[in-house]
Amino acid sequence: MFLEIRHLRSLLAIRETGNLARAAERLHVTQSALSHQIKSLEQYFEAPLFLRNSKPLRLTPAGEKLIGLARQVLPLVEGAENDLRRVARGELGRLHIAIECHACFEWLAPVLNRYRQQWPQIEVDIRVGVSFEALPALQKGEVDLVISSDPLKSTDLQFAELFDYEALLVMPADHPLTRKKRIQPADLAGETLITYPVNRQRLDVFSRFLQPAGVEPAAVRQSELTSVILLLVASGRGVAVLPDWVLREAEQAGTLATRPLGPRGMKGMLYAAVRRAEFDTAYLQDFIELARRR
Amino acid sequence: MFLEIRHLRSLLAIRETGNLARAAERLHVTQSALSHQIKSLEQYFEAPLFLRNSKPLRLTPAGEKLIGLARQVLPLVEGAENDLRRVARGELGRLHIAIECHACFEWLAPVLNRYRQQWPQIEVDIRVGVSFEALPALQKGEVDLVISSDPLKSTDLQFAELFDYEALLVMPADHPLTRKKRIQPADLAGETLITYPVNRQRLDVFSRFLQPAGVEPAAVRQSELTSVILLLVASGRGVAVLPDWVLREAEQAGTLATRPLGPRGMKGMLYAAVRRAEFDTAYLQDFIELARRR
DNA sequence: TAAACATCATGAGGTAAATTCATAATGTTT
DNA sequence: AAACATTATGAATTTACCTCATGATGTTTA
Repeated sequence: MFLEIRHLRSLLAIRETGNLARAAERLHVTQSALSHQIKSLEQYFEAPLFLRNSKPLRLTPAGEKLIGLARQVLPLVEGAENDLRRVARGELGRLHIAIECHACFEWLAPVLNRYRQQWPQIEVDIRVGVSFEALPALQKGEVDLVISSDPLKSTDLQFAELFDYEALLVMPADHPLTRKKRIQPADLAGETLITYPVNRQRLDVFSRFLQPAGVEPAAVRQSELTSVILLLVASGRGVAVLPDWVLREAEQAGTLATRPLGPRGMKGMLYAAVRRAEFDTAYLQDFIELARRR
Repeated sequence: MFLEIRHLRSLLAIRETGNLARAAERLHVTQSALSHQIKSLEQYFEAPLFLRNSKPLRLTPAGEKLIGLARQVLPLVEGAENDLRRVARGELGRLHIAIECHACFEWLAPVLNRYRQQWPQIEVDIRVGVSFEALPALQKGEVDLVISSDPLKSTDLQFAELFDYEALLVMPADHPLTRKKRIQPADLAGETLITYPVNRQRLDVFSRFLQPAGVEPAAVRQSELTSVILLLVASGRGVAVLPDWVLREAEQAGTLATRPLGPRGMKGMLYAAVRRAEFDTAYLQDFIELARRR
């Protein structure tokens, strides 16, 4: 291929002004440059593109063919360039969020609703990270932001703190364990534990609380939805471990009680991870800001 | 605008090979050239286009935007280039024919039917030259070939002889003038002359026969269609002057008689005029060949 | 019909841009 | 850590494009 967008622009200008000199003026080049350019096109295609002895300049069928191409292509190119400029200015973009923690959906959904109003041009999507590794996906460009609770050092990823949280045991308000101020691993040995349906390694209650103490609950039951887990707990089918932000409102209803896990509580920090190169874009920073305030 | 088709091709190759070096190989440039090229694009748009630390190379949303553009634009460009090459080779083209002489339609129609079978890729059209000047239209590129009976010297037009013809007086087989071997202008003074509905200057019978002798026919009647003129003549409503090729078959039916005009007959030559730059193209030459043989 | 004008074409020369070459830098795998 | 794979960089070179000056051609005008 030989044809360049520059050629299409020149041809269109010639066609529309009907005059080499005026077309040249419009393109901010000399008439000579245009003449040379057309000549090289005609030599390459071995076909004349316009009729010299007519006023205004007329195109040959071959020239008209290229004009047709120009009319198709130039608007596309211009549109894409404008989009890209907006991408650069952070006005246009994609925010595909991967969440590693199931419960994050509870605070993320309302945050995203507010975010969408501020940034209607940003294509927002959430992927709950069950079947894939979120951080590698971020590096590969499959997603644009990961909500994670364990930051790692990386040259190409940047982690921003969002807020700290505490995982609490939640149980019916009249549960015997409410008599204790803090829960020990052994306390759960006789309980039915309700969890999200993910691998045990990814559940802090196992990896950070029960497994180190070598305790296994009496039974484990799984549910996908946070609201269903809370219902099951309220109706006495078991206990669960959930982050405090989920429980704040649920506790106020009075039917559920919460207690910290272990002597110092099972605390953690949530982070937003993004690719370092994109960290400074306005629409990402704004999401992080909104997420912090929840 | 800055983006060129070359850039789109590079991006697509990078995207499809997932590797700068392989993309460079495919594009027949060095890996360094591609790296520089991408860098300049990224500087221009002030946005990264692909993620360096991923294998295979992945594009950023901005890069994907450009890939989308490339996928739209490159096939269009390639298609147009191929079409143009075919135009240059004369496989593809346009043959809009203007005819100055009304009667030419009679032989042109069957010629074009044959022509269309040989050149299905050529867009064929006929314009009967009543409301416009055919040769200027040819120069302006509005039409591609003109059938004309008077060639003129021109730097940008080329005339090719088609065949000679003779204009004959046609009348009913039992008309009194059939007693004469040749017709003189004065012979028509008492006749109703049937002509095509065009300006008298463009009718040879006036410009070359009656007007030089200062003769005016008893009446003039006009009809658009050759077949209607012949019917009118056959039913005794008048006489007409038509080229021999029209009359060859009509005469054989026996109801019409023809006679030459003037002492040496009113003879002429038909030409095909085309733009000099296009004269040598195969599809035009082939039309001329077919027209000569009729 | 020549002169003035308008317009496109051409060739030489300069400039900027794109490419190559050689090698550094970086990240990945063993 | 060493070997490897891959991209980035800087300098040199080549190429492509543009401008300038002017020629050529066709068209109006006096």
